[in-house]
Amino acid sequence: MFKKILIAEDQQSANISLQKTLHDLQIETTDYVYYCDHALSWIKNAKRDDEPYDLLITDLSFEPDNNTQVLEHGTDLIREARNVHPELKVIVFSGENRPSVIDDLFENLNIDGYVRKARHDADHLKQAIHTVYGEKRYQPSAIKQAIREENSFEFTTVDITIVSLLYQGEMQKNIPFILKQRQLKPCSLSSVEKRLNIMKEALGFVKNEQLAVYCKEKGLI
Amino acid sequence: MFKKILIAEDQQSANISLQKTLHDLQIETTDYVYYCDHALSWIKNAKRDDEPYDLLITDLSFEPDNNTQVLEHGTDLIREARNVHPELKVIVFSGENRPSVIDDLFENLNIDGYVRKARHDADHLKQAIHTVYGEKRYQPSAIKQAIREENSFEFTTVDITIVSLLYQGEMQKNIPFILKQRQLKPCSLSSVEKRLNIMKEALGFVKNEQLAVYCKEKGLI
DNA sequence: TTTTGTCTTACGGAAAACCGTAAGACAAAA
DNA sequence: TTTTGTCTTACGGTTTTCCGTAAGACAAAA
Repeated sequence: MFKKILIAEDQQSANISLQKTLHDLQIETTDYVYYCDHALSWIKNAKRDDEPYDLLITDLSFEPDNNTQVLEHGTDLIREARNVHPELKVIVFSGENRPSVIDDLFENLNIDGYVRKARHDADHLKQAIHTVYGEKRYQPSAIKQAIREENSFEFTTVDITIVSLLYQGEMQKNIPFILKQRQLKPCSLSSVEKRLNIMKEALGFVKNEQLAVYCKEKGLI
Repeated sequence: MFKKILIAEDQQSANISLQKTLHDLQIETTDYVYYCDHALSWIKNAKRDDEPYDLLITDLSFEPDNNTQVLEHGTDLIREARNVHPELKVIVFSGENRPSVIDDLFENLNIDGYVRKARHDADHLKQAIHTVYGEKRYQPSAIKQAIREENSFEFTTVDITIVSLLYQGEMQKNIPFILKQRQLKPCSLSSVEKRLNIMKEALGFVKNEQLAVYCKEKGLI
């Protein structure tokens, strides 16, 4: 089993139960920090002293406070940690439940496991640790399903850009110019209109307001 | 100090740390349940057996699962609990950070304390329990401030209705009819336009899409 | 009751968005 | 190279929204 684990979690109560869970698993060394910057320091120092961590368990969102941080988000921490210590296993423990966001962690940050703060999270975390220790990914099947089901509609890059621009306050008729600047392909006003219609049709909406809220909630923009 | 406390929290890890925190406070009896319906049963039974709870600590959102519940939300539980046991103290322990929503709990459900799942939540919970035991409310000052600061703009009932209708897919030009049906006062098309302009102006927006997302995120609609 | 100021409504022109159709571009197949 | 089908773009008319102005309603003060 893992010998040395680092917990990065700013929420005190979550941190407490993480400690208890790892204690149950009889992990030799479990260190815990409340800030991303601290986590990175500990990882660096452990590596330097030739006693590297086996596993990092981290949250995604860290609340800003007086203690200003360089690394503001769990994803930043993961990226930097992998820089200094590529073999480090990473399990994300977060309340995030937007499939697109979670999927992104596996695809782009290559995390080893994801445990959502939810009903049986403590049990799931134990399972995740065992699974990752066995060199496998712990990716709840529900996520893959959810991506297929919920994201029944496949947003293209242009789609996301269009909705983002609307959300940023751009007028629809100006969007073609911006798309051309960014060298995105279907960029005529007609195409913008068409894409907006297709998106709304697919999701059962009639107004752009609904589309914007939907995309914001899904973490697409 | 409180003798008998009930915890209603579906998230296993949060439940674990709540138990530990109450254990630190040497509470005689702490029961914990994972569903609202169970919580209400326990409260009823305790009352019937003349051993009522002193304090309920509850989350707001409970994840639906196979185990279908009558009470789906913490607010439902609080309402029902107060019905059968009016003197019961209630502390809400949740991740909710929208001031308008939290304020609503104090105003309309008359809760005794609110502790947000955040950096020092375990410590804050202990403070909250002590404060509520002393017959005072535990309402983080930050909330009141935030309401004043963030909600720099005061939304009227009509404002909220207008944005809600847009979000529901109503065309702007049809909104006057609906406002008249609901007997809301400024209900002409001109007024709808004017209110939308005022809201956007106040919040630095130019498009309705931005306004809809803002109101959705703030929990206003 | 009259006056005054504010809020609401009505109206009309301009801008933007919507929607259908046709023309054009482009790539794959013949 | 030609053909075919699909995707993109251009265009024009209609609807909706936007925005300024003026008229009307209403309540408080004179």
